[in-house]
Amino acid sequence: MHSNGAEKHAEKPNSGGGRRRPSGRVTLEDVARHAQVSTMTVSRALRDPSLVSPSVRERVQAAVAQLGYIPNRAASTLASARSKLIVVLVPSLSNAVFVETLAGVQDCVGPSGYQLLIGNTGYSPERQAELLQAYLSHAPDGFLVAGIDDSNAVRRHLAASGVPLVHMFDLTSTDEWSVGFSQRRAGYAIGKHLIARGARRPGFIAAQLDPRTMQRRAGYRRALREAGRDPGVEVLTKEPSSPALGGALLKDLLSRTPKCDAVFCCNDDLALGALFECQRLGIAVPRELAIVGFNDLPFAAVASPTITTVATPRYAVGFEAARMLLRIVDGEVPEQRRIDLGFELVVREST
Amino acid sequence: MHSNGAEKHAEKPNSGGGRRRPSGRVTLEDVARHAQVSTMTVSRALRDPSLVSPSVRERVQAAVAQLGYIPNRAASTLASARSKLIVVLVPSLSNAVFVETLAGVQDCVGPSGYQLLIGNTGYSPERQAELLQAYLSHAPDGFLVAGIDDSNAVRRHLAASGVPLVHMFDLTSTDEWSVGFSQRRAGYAIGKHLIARGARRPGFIAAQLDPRTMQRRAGYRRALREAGRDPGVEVLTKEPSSPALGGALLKDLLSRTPKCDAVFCCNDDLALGALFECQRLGIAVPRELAIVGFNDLPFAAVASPTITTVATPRYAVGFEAARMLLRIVDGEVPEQRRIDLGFELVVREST
DNA sequence: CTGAAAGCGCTTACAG
DNA sequence: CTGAAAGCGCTTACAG
Repeated sequence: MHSNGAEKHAEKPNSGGGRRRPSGRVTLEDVARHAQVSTMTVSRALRDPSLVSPSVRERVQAAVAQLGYIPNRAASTLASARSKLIVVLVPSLSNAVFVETLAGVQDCVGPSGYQLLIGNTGYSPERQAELLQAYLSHAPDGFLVAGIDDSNAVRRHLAASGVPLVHMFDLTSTDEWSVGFSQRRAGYAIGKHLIARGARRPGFIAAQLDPRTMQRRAGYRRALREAGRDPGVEVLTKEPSSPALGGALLKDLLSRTPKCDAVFCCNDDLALGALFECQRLGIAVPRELAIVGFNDLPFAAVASPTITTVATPRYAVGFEAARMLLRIVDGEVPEQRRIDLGFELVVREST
Repeated sequence: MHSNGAEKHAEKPNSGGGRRRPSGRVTLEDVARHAQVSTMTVSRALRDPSLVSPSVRERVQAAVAQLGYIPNRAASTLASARSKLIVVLVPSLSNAVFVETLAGVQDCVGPSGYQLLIGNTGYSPERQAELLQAYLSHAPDGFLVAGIDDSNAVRRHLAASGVPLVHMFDLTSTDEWSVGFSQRRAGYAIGKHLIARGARRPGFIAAQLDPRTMQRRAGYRRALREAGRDPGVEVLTKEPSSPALGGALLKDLLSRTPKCDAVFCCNDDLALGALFECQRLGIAVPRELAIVGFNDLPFAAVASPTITTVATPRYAVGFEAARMLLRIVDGEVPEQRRIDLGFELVVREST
């Protein structure tokens, strides 16, 4: 058998004789010629086989297989004004939370043939705005964004482009689409829990200080306030989270308030580091110090002691947000503009 | 000021009167009319400003800003046969190793304006083949793939497409491009280390069992063999890695060989779970049992005890592989076909 | 069920 | 430094 290239040249008489720009690719036209039908018919047979007769269908499929035809998305995007591309913006990929969210998105859109363009904003609103802008050139069918952007300029741009957008994690006002849960209530639940467990001097450590973290903190503080406690000592830093940082922040916290008997770590990575630091310092958890994390990452359930935390529906957030977006893209109008997926306080040995 | 849409309609006299397919988008033509030049000139001014006169440059920039012009990548891809898209295939995103590799790739290609299409193969060669095939329709300028695919059918497809591919992590034969390090030698280094530390009955636990894991194992076994030891007890499972699994595998290992005094966990997640399991079982690490992990994930340096492991150059693998690919795309021919970035055994408290 | 024409929004290849 | 023509490989909108 000849190579495809040779075969093609033999069959394509360089029609017209004008200046061509041969790409070397097998095109719809090659398939059409091979199957003895028009390009339109091949296009139909490929997009929706029920649109053509069985015999044509077979011939086209055979030609596609034999020539090794691969459709050119750029061409179909240009002609149809539909890219089958969905842009997903997340603040970080090192954070397992967003990776699972992406998995949810992927699992939802995969079957429909959509592909994902993943952007990492690095928790920066400016970067988020830049990325939204940049990705517009791909003519995506929709945007899925974790973390609200405050820039109105970008919003106007997006609105003008007409590309729909669904927010993930943040529950927005009802004039926008969003899927998430209440960070504030989750923080509140943790505060209540610590108090119920008898914590007298709870502390709070947090990193990154993104809006979601600050909402958790607000809920947590409200719980303390309602119980008649003051906010207690807090150690905050804008640095990115890591187990190492968790250990450092805990040490800092203890140096400021040695009688601290409980600590809410704004996420599980910090909690893991705090736990190891306690082991190193010989502090008994939870007897001397209770530890709470956030997210319920895989290690939380098997640490020693196991870590009390809040299980967040991150996979579901991605899946449901994608489902909502797909419906909007298809012209439907979802019943709810905001979907609250809730959360679950998982009480374990560390409190 | 009018909306862009209104302005556009006023300026565009629907030339020809033929059937148009108005997309509502601002196009190069709109910018050209606004700046009083041809579309070609606008195209040049945008791609390489030095190609046009200063005054034209300014007018074009002003028009772009005023109309909010966003180039259509589908159109430029189709016309230029260059997509500025690079496909990256990784086995998993839940594995921090590959996320850091992606970060390296991103940091390398970002400045050149390339965008990434990220595919998750889930450690499946079949899925990898499917994805390579599927992504070909985006006419990517290059492929970056972690994990070798054995399917020849796909290789032929790729070769026929002419899209260059660089392997990451696996150092391939010299007729292909690759950037990575020797998993085998890394495993060997661990074996030697455990023996040097006086381990008498070392065990091995592993999950996923991807090719890289098996190469580490092979190197590890060679070290034992050279020291005159038998391979010792091994507990292997195809399940995906997790800290929970690490604990379970360790228990399994100890039940089979209670006198085991060291364990090589094929990655840090497993090692973390094993460490916690030891704490739970009251086994002193390293006195009663030495633990070695692999990858040097962030928690390894702060665990209690800190975990001995092998630091892998995953970020650099992504960065250098991307750099190699970019050069190939630009028609250059890198001096080396395979780049070995090495690894580092990091000895800590757990051994 | 099938097809000829026109167009999507850019860039290449020429020409001046 | 600038531009008119043609083309990239598909799909839309008609027509039969």
